[in-house]
Order: sequence, then structure tokens, then C-alpha cells
Amino acid sequence: MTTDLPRRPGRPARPVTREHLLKVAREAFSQLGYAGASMGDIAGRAGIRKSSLFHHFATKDDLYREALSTVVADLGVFVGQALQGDGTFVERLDRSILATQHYFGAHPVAARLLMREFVDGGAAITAAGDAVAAVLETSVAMFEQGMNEGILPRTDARHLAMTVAAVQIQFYATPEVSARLVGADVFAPDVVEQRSQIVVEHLHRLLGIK
Amino acid sequence: MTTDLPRRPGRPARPVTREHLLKVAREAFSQLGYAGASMGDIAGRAGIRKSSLFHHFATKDDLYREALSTVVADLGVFVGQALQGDGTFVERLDRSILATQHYFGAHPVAARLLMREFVDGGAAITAAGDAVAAVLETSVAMFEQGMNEGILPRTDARHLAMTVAAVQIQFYATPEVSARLVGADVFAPDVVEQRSQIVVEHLHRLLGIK
DNA sequence: GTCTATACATCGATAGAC
DNA sequence: GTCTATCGATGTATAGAC
Repeated sequence: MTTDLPRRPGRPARPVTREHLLKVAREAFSQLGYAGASMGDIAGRAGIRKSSLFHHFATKDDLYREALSTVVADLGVFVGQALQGDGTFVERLDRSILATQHYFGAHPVAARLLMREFVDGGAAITAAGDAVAAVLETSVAMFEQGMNEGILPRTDARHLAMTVAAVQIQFYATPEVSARLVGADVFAPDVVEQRSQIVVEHLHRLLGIK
Repeated sequence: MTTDLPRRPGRPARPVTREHLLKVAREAFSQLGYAGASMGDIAGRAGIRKSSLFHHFATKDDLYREALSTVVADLGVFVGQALQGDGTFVERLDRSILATQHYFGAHPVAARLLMREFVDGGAAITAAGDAVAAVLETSVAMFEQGMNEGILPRTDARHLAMTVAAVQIQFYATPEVSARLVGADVFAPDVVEQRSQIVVEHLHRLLGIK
């Protein structure tokens, strides 16, 4: 039976990395929201004291912004890469859909963190808000391109982008509701694969492809 | 120039009604979330003191549950009434879609409050969570009925219900994002009408109608 | 870089006067 | 039914030792 020695100040052999702190912060903010997660809780998850966390991030707002921006950036490059390369319009569209679904499926904190930021109004974030707006604008531009090429029927591309975004994010942003409805763990690999194929099918019908 | 007299105890001529307290509570919880809204803030919005609010609701949790349940109940009867009556499958479907969209458009706090509850995992709520699950199950049953009648092509009705719910709620649950994308106030009557028609169009294509 | 200790505000909730 | 006053816990953030 081991006894917990009282913690003492000093430079530890293996200090926690900034990346690890951001990881646990993403988990906390995703689960509890900005207001619900506390610096003490996040520090505890990382195995350090609250004041040590403040050494790495001057304010809670700073920590939140950086944690959120990593998700937005990750998703941005992931989807960006999928859009690169050759192929038909539909092939590029499908690659971006699957990339998004696989990203959300592989990173359980991501969709919920994004959705919370959207619901909060994105007031706390300007940089990330602009990045999100850029992603949506890319989506709008893509749909307009498809309409101009005659592949997609003409409709309001901006309302369409909002609907498409909703279809892609909701399932993973509210996993308890999704799990209760489909009767399975949302992040199980086979469920992610199934949902990915279904989202492709849903969005094809929604966009009027074929 | 009037001077603010200090508040004094006693029975006021016109005490605030429970309905008014629930209304301002819905606004606060919708804007700030459960963790972000405080009993003091809600009391202040209603023009009373925090301790007076605790006279009406024993705990913050009680207030939240009742505020949320009014939205779930309102939406339930609104959509339920739309589903009643005669008409073809598509006519009943369209009535329920339009009822939902008009409800969200007319009650700016509703969709956001619901989405917050979904993102929070519905852990705080059992009764309302069951009510929401019931609405989704009704949706599933309706789609399966449409498939059995040969009106809808066969697909996974449960995943379909999740997608349909996302399309209906997202636009009004994240109004700042929506407004930025479409460049207009989401709750302006003409925008609500436009979005309603577009959602009907989107869901028709998604469901494979016609 | 981490710790102890603390300052100071706000939170949910209670007690008791009117 | 509303108020003043207060309690105890928790929140963000800071100061200074090691």
C-alpha cells in the first residue's frame, strides 16, 4: 500500500507537454463546454496543479482558443487534402465527405467542440470563426461550381451549404442522442464506416446527383 | 431625475408569474447554456432577487428542467397537430416540416436550447430526454411507413431520422453562423419563410420523394 | 516548470425579517 | 412573495518558494 507523498515545488523530470495540455483541454471543453469546464479540472486531468496550468496559458480564454484552433486547423487540412488532386467533381466531393466523416469518427471531441462553439455564437473566437467561415465559403464555391458545370441542379448554394454542414456534424456532435437512436456506439469503427457511406448517400440525394 | 429607492421586503402588488420566470430562464439557458447561466442573472432579467427566484424553484436544476420541458412539450404538440388530419403521406410530412420550421422561426430560444441539451448529452434530463427520443421514434416510424407504402426508397430509417433532425434544427440553433453564411437575420419573417420552403425541398430530395 | 498559499469574485443555496 | 444578509464551495488569477 503506497502513501501519496505531498507534492513539492521544483522542476520535474518529465514536465507535461503543451500538446498534452491542449489534448485534455479539448476533451474537457468538448464534454463540459467553455463555462462548464474549469482550469482546476483541466489541470487535474493533466496531473498538474491549477497554477501550473496558468504558467502555460495566461487565461482560460487563451487555452480555449488554442484548443479550438487545433481542431479547426486539423479539419481544415484534412478536408483540404481530400479536395486536392484530380478526379471528377463527384469524386472530389465524395473524398471531402469521407475525410470529414472519418475525422469526426476518429476524433470524438472534435464535432462536439465545434458544435458548442457554433451554438455559443462563436463570440469568443474571431480567428477560428473566420476559419470556419472560410470552410463554409469553400463549400459554397464548390456547390456553385457544380451548378455551373451542370452537375448539380440550381438552388441556393448558401442554404445548401448550411444543410450539408448540419448533416455532416450533428451525428458526431451529439453522440448520446445518436447512440440512443441507432442503438450502437457512435465511434465504433464499423459504425463510423456505416455512417460515412450513409452520409455520402444522403448528400448525393440532397445535392441531386445522378 | 428619479432616485432608485432601496428594495424592501414584503408582498408586491404584482409579483412575477411563474410563466415569466420560465420565459427569461429559457432565454438565459439558450444564450449561455446551463453552466453559463446563473440564478442571479436569471433573477435579474426577471426583475427580482436571486433568493426570490429560489422561492419559485428549489434548485437550478429544477428550473432548467421545467424551462426545457416547456419547449419540448410545445414543439411536440405543434408537430403532433400537424401530423393529425387526413391527406397523403407527403402532405402530412410537409405539414410537420413546416410546423417545425415555423416554430423554430417564431421562438428564437427553442432550437438553440434543444441543441444545447443534445450536445450536453441530455444527462441532466430524463423526462425531456425520453420525450425527445419519442419524437425521433415517431419520425422513424413515419419513414418506415413511407417505405412500406412504396413512397420512400428503402434505407436505414434511423440514420435517416438523425439526418432529417439535423437539417431541421441546425439553422436556428446556431443563428450567428447561419446569419453570417446567408447574410441575413435568421429570424426575420421572410427569411423564415424562405428557409421553410428550402427545407421542404431539401428533405424531399433527401427522402427521395418524386 | 511545478508547487503552496492566497486574493477576490461569483456561484448555488439557506435563514429570517416584512 | 420579496427582500437583506450570509454561508460554504468553487471560479479565475496571482505571488513567491523551490
